[in-house]
Amino acid sequence: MIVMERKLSSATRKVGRPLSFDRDAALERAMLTFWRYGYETTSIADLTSAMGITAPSIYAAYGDKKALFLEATRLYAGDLNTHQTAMNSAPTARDAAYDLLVSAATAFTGDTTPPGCLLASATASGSSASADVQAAVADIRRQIGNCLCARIQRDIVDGILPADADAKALSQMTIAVVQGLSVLARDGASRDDLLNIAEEAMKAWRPYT
Amino acid sequence: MIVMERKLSSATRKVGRPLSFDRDAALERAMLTFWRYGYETTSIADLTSAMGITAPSIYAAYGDKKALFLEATRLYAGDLNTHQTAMNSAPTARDAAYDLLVSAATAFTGDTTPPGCLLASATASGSSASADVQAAVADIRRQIGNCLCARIQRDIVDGILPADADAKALSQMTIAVVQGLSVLARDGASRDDLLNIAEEAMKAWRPYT
DNA sequence: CTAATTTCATAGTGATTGCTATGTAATTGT
DNA sequence: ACAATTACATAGCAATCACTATGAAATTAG
Repeated sequence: MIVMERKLSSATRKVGRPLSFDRDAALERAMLTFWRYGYETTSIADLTSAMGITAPSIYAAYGDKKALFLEATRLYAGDLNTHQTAMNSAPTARDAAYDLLVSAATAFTGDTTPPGCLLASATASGSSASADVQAAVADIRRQIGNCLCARIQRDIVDGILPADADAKALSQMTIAVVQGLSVLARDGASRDDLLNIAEEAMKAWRPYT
Repeated sequence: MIVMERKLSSATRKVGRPLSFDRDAALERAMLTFWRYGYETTSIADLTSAMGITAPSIYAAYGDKKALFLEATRLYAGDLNTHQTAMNSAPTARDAAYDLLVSAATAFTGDTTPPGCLLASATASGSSASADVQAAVADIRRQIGNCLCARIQRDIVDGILPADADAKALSQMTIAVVQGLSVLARDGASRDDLLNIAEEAMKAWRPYT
């Protein structure tokens, strides 16, 4: 008799030896390791020591290195809808951009996390063997930029921003500053440095205030 | 009798079998390879095929992988004095920043070179084994930023910029945009996209014009 | 209890990493 | 011609890479 395969979540698994580690906590350790050292330049040995589990456990629980990284990336970036609603619930596109810059400056200089942005640094370069991973991360960056671009376009339609405002350039400029904040954070810039840079970048919005 | 060791340039070398390849041309090939694939994620095998010479030739001519990369980085970045005089000979700090952004947007989207900036991407992340290389590249970034910062400070002293202008934040913001342009270029943005972003970023200088 | 299932730790796999030992080829100095 | 010097190509070094085969351990179902 053919039985439908049932995908069981780890919480409802009933038979067999139970997992000896916290899957989510180990994933967070992996994320922090990729965040600090990058995707290709983090070895499985780095991950086993950071996650506290052996290589076969990693492969059984997450697939392979690529799948683990992509899952860690999802944990880092969060749901796209969250960003979308955050930007759409801001009073103006300008406020949304400011919030993005401030939260980036803050997140990139956390004292319990590596400096900079995982999405900006972990796959900034890599061999052609990881071109798909680089493209996946680039897509997340693009989606966030498109969110901001759409928000700006809405403000143009609503008359909050002038009709000749360049939504694409304005959103991309903001994203560019975010990426740059990551580089500066990795180079040792302080949170105040980054916040001052954000303030300076927001002056580009002055004609629209 | 003790004889002083004489460092001979490749042009004045007289004895022994001559080099069978163009050292400078091979270095440029190495630079382009590091530019595209990054420092740690470029293998010696990648370099031998790109440079057209065997591994022992690389090690004899350039030292090791680290020394080759640093030499390629020097070839890419050029002399710091060149940047310094360029910024100091610009009419204003604002012009210097604009020139920097435009030349970055252009250089990051060359059709005979990899997209983006070698200094921004090649060591954006890496294992702790290459921490010194990452620091060396970060230093070059810092020096260019300091050049611009000094140029801004000069304009403040000269009264071209107001006394309350934040030279550090303004220069760092500009550098951040340059780094961001590299990321966007790597993500496939066109030269026009990047130039529009540069225009948008320059609006932050509007109160100073 | 036994059988079935799942995870565990140990110990590897072949491939690739950066790098080099070795002997030969090509040039200059005498 | 011959020694000295330098670069060449071949081949291979130990270490690490991502990944896995294997069998024992831990759990549930019946």
